[in-house]
Amino acid sequence: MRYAGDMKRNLTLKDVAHAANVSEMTASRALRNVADVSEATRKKVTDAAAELGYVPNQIAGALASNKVNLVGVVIPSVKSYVFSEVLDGISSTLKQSQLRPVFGLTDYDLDQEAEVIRDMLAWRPAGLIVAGLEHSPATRKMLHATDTPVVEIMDVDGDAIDCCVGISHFQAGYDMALAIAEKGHRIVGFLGTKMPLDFRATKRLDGFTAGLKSKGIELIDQELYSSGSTVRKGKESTAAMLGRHPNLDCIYCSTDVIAIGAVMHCMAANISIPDQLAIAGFNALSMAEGLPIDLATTDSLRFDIGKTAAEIILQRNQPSASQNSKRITFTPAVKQGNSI
Amino acid sequence: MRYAGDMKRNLTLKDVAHAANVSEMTASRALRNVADVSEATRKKVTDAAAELGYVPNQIAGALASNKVNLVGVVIPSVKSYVFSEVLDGISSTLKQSQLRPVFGLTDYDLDQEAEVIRDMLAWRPAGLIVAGLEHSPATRKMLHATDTPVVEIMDVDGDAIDCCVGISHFQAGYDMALAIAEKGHRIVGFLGTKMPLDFRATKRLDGFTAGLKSKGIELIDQELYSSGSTVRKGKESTAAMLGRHPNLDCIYCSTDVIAIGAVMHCMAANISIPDQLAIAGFNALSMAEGLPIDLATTDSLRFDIGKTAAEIILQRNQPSASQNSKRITFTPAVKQGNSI
DNA sequence: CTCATTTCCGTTAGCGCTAACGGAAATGGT
DNA sequence: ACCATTTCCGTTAGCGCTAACGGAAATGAG
Repeated sequence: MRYAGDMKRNLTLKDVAHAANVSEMTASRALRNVADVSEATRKKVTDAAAELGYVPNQIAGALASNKVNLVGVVIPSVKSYVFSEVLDGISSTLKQSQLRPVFGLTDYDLDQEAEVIRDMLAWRPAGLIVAGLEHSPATRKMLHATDTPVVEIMDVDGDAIDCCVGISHFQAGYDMALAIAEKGHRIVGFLGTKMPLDFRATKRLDGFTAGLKSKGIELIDQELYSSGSTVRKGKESTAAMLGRHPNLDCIYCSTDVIAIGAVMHCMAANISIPDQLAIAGFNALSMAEGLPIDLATTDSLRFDIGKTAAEIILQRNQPSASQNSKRITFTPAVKQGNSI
Repeated sequence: MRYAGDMKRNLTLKDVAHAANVSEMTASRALRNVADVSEATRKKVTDAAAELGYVPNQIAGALASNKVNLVGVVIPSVKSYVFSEVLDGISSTLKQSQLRPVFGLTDYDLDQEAEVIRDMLAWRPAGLIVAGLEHSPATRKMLHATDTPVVEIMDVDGDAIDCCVGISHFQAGYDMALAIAEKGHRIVGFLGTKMPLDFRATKRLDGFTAGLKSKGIELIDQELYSSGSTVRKGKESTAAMLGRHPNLDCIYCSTDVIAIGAVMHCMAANISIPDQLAIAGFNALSMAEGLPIDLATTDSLRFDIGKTAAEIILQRNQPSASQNSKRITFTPAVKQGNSI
């Protein structure tokens, strides 16, 4: 004895067509809201589908029509507090359309990235949004070979496969160095994630040291940890760095999360900001907004980047659209705050 | 004149088979690593595929084999800092398998949830992981009708469609109330997101008031905001509530993000924690770990929940597996900290 | 009322892949 | 050397849906 629920399995368009007493094709048209169906029969069909609890099979539909309504989004991590706003920008932009984002994680690992992208391309998505410009040769080859629109986001310092939307992290680091030098700080350290994992942090550091050098300042210390960025890590690393260099007067952190930890250390150790120690971060995370001090940082414009990337995918999916590669560079401004 | 890149378009298994001088079926077997192919021909095929840059078409494969390697994950938001660890648990667990998570966002909106779930079911995924037990009637019907395994996560206070993994938010609120009462606090307020949007926050509040009542304490004030939870919001709301009730001696926050804001207000206003004001949060977010005080909170065990949900999907996808619905309740302990 | 349009619906032929089966060649035991 | 296995590969027939075309009925112009 089978349950009624079991009988509903493998419901197919044919069942709906049969129930509505029309052909499969008419049922298909009715359910997809395409033309050439009278209102009467359309209602017959949709009623029958609702009655049966029919769920269209996108797999078959996609195969037959050669159209997929998915947009692949490949990001390193969801734990860094950085990508949530990017996803938000993408998600809210695509919402108006038929396109649906699907996310994949790489854990800052280029091999995992290659796997995720291979898997996504196997579904022939309507577009692909990938964080970063650095990829393995295999990934690069896949992305060059595919005909789905590819948008690389976050970063513009490098060569893009197709389209690219982001900011210059080198410039962001450089500009913050100038702002810090301007304020008179001279004994400066850097705190951030270990370089191989995060190319953009590296670029910020490079830009930062270049900026300092242009003002005759050398970076006195840098601490690179391999774990993820946490407030606790920032607090501990700040303590450690101050232990090595008691005369340190400024720390540039690769992300606000770390900078908040630095602030926490200063509060615990009664170090006044910015008089005794200046602190600067990056990203303009909302979690820094309630701090006792107004943290110096750079808004990485993550929502805008996600939004713009999604718009490019949408535009590329319009039949008439030009297929030209775009390169969109946002220029973030340093937010001085009062912590430097 | 077409570019070489254009020539590679629409590469099909037939092309690979032709290049390797075997039948389509043999090529298919070779690429999928199934038996009945000699090592020699397998190499011929994989070499040819690599040479051509062939990417299998999962759509056709899924249709033919009636197998999809995707697991749908439906969550309200990525901005709340809450779901990142759930996704992490899911992602890292599925990594060992062939299954790949795809994420969809609902913005705490049941209609959007219905849409997202409908879209996902249309792809006939190997499993579906949905946050929460509250759904629209339409969603409920779809989830009941489908034969893909469904795991509802985060919450166990209610009826599950199929499987369910989470904690009791009512109990969490209740337990925190007891811990707070135990410490001697009597004039207690609640700070949290507006109820219709977040059912679990509501349940925590219900449990909290019930717990207080069992100790003869009435909630003196509650502030519910409709926006997302931010540190700034917590800071401002704490100030506002203290303005209304200067004699308040404890605030329970619906999430640590808000609690951190409360702590920030106290630091700015020179209010000592917990002597003048006790503060408790929820979730045990890592961003609270560097605070000057050790925040009282409840670990919502998000990673474990994600991991367990993924394991259920994996187990359900083994041919021999029992299809019994599971209900797994984690019991989080109150972390007292030193803020209450 | 006639013929050209328009409106509506059905038929045919795949999309690219794989399950299932069958058959030829290679292998092995005696 | 003979036959039973085993190993390997190809053929056939779809999976569930939709593009493209074609044709019948309804409509309208004159």
